[in-house]
Amino acid sequence: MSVAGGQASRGEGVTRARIVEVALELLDSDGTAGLTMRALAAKLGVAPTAIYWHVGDKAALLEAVVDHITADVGDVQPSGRDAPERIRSTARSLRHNLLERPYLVAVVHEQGRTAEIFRPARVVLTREFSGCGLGDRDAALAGEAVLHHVIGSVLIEQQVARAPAQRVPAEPAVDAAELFELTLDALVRGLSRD
Amino acid sequence: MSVAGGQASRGEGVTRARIVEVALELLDSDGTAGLTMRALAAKLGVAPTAIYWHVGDKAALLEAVVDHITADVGDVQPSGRDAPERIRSTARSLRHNLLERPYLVAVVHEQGRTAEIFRPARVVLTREFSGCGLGDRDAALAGEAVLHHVIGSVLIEQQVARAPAQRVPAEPAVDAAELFELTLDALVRGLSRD
DNA sequence: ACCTGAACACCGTTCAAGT
DNA sequence: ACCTGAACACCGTTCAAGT
Repeated sequence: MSVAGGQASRGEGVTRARIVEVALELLDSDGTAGLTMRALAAKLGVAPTAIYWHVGDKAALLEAVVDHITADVGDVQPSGRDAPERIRSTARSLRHNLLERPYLVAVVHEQGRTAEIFRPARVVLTREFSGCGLGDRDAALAGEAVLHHVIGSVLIEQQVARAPAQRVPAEPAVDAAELFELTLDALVRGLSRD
Repeated sequence: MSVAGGQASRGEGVTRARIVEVALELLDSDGTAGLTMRALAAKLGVAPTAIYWHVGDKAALLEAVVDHITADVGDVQPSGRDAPERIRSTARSLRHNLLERPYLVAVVHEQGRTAEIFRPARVVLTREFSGCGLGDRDAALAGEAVLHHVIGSVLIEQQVARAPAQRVPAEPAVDAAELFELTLDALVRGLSRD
């Protein structure tokens, strides 16, 4: 919108950083299916092939996009005075970060980089479980379990949201947030007493 | 392969049932990306457009495929003498059913029909938690929590498997089955004591 | 009733060619 | 160094036309 109120923001140095930025805008507005090389090029005011020069093919594009986001998501500050509460708060803010970016989970998942992106959170969780008196290996397993709970919850919640037209009235419909808390609590209690 | 050793099995009544059957073969051999209207038609020995006459567009095709599978997956027989063990065995066989069909979770997930397909299992789990002394609502929540654990685990496990070339050596790599059992146990213990 | 062929509007990607 | 245009091999889908 830097030029003539149109979709295209023309020339003026189409850098790699700018491409990634516009790709994120496209993901935000049109979702995962809306991010095509052609649509991206159009929004940049450039021929589709120009993107190939700057970032490479679509796999490389998605890689760059995921790289760009990784920092924001990994950034979790645990709060609370005892370990269980710090674990729960970490899980909550992680969930929050993920739900804030509906496309993130899908893209990262498709890219097969889920494990990698949660490394900082994994370290935090493992440390807290160690503080509960678990051995190194048990603490690592417990941390992974909580992480999986977060990721699984978000994957399922977003999938339910995306359902085009739920064919079945879908039961009394359990509240996602409530279920998340309940499971988280049961999990932390069950894992720390070991 | 009913004719001339080729890919195409020609004519002889291309029925709706046959189309779904071949679609499943295609999913098994080539995965989700391999199931295209054109590839399916080729394997049936027919023009792509013929499929539209029998089952409609691709969304309808996927719907038919999911319908066809639903029964097999929902079919879980809980075993064990106490409720916690029956819950765990249900979760295990569900996980087993899902891992057996790598494409299933992805397709069902894309279709937004995860909740629907697990209805029978949900009923079983809720009943068992009721047997543990939980009230109706708590039992339903607990059942859903276990279900989510199963689905989330499989989603993550398959995603890890699909990773094209893990960019990071990926930690000591926790064993998926072990993590599944550990979490399941902690979850059931945490949920039934409530 | 059942199927084909041609056509349309999309994809991602390569590569020679321009400046 | 940076970008375009034309081209290729794919998609899903529609629709008139054939038998």
